[in-house]
Amino acid sequence: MTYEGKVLAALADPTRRAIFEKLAKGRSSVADVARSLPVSQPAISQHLKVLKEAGLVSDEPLGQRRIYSIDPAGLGPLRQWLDRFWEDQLAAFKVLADSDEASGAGPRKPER
Amino acid sequence: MTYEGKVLAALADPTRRAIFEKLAKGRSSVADVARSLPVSQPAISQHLKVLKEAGLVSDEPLGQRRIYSIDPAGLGPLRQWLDRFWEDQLAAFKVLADSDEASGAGPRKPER
DNA sequence: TTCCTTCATAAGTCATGGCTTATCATAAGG
DNA sequence: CCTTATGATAAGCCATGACTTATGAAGGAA
Repeated sequence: MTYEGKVLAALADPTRRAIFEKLAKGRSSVADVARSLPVSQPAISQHLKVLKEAGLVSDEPLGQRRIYSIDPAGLGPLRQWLDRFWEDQLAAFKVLADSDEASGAGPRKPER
Repeated sequence: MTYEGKVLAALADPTRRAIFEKLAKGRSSVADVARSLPVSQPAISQHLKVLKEAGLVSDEPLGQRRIYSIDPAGLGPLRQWLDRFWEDQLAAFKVLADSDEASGAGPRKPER
């Protein structure tokens, strides 16, 4: 699977996003994460495994605990993938906007 | 569900990403998309529905066909969500890097 | 009208994945 | 040693979702 695919699949789950957001506020142990969410400790471990394989978190042993923290570089692939469309679409949009300017219409999208 | 949640869930599926990427290269009909992918036309329609509800595509009738195109603004929520972590982590990283500089060490996380 | 094409929806199948409880390994403390 | 705390894994349950085929609606073309 592609890098961005792994990252997207990992972040698509709400519980995993909650874990990720908590770790973004500060590194913490598995039990600490489990205490802050309404799921069991094994569920947390499973989610952390997915996040780790996606390159979004890293872990480090500390005594009998294991401290997990965010790997900010893990968001890189997703960001790059996003930027592709961003640039493509902005370029295409600009062409439309320029042609619309001649007709007096502003670059506006119709609301649903 | 949150906006970024919808977008992430929509883009997490490989087939939907393929559809999205194809539409990014140019607007096209449902049958046209179906011809370019190894799934049936109903499957494509179902995926397009999800993408549309996530705000990632828009459609417009053209005779008996329906032309789908990308809505570039749909990526906004995901991008904003991403930027939050990006900034947070870069800021935290910078603080560590600065404090470590005084001690001559490289940008590394403190132990314990 | 009668085709023919395009597309959406309904209904059903099947695999995936998120969760649980149970269990085991490891590390610290008595 | 034994106990406690922590976390990873196994096994099973069950809901979700990605697909299929079948069908119907809607818009040209004959």
